[in-house]
Amino acid sequence: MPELPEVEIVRQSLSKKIKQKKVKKVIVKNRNLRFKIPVYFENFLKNIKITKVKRFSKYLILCLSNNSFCLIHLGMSGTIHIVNINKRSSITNTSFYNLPILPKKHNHVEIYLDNFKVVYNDPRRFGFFQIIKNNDQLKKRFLNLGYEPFNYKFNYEYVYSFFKNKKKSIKNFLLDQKFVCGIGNIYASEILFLCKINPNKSAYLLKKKDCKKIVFNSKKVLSNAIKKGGSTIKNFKDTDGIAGNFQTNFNVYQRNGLNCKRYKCKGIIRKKNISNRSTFFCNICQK
DNA sequence: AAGAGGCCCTGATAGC
DNA sequence: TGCTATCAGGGCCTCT
Repeated sequence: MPELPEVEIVRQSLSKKIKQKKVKKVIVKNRNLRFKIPVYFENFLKNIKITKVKRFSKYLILCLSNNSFCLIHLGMSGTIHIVNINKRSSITNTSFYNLPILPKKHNHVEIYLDNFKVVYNDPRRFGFFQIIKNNDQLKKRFLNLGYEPFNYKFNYEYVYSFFKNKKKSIKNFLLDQKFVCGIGNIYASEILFLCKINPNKSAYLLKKKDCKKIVFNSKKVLSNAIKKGGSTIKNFKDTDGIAGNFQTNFNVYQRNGLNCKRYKCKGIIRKKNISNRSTFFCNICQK
């Protein structure tokens, strides 16, 4: 589910709820996420204030009042829910549509604040929580990540020089977080469609004008997705349970066998595995 | 060094 | 109905 735009939507809705709130209590029901949640986790967060909610790439960063941080990554299937606790201490959802949005299974972490709790749900457990002690450690943690697509340093000069002598496919580079961070498997296909570049093309073959397109369309696809509230393959929702609607805008993702949406293009969208990730592209207009 | 592939894990869906 | 196989948004690690 979560690529940079979805994580940004979660950040925005989470921030409204938990900014400047003090953690009352933390319950970890399952420590076995992507990385094991350390035993000190609950006590570390208790009585601490969450000053701000930031994001870098696909990582949520809870900024804490003692100048430390709590990193959250949603992995493939992680979701965050705000659950109200009323005075009788029974539980209600804040879902706008009043749907039973909090699943019964796989609620691994609960952070209590005021009269509600933040619940982390993750069936596949590829997500994680990490305590980062200070700003230096945070910088270190992200050291092997490339620029975010919105960074002005993610420009065609950077891309063009990065691709010199690299035989790896352009699709794989868009997924390579060391090259650019925040793009995932859905938006990688969408970006290359807009660029009219075949996902299988070796990076070193790309011209400067191709690199310009990649830069431009990466920014464009991700910022559009944020504007539309995130995409959804399988029920992407923000923390109020409101579904994103970017999926109706997909040009290629999961459209294999259908007609290319590009004006006057007679192509058919194909699906192909590139490094074990499904990749979608038009067989005619993406060269 | 670059790049491919395996692996962590559960659930939904398709096919028999 | 119930089985098995395949696939899913990510990222880290190992091997060549």
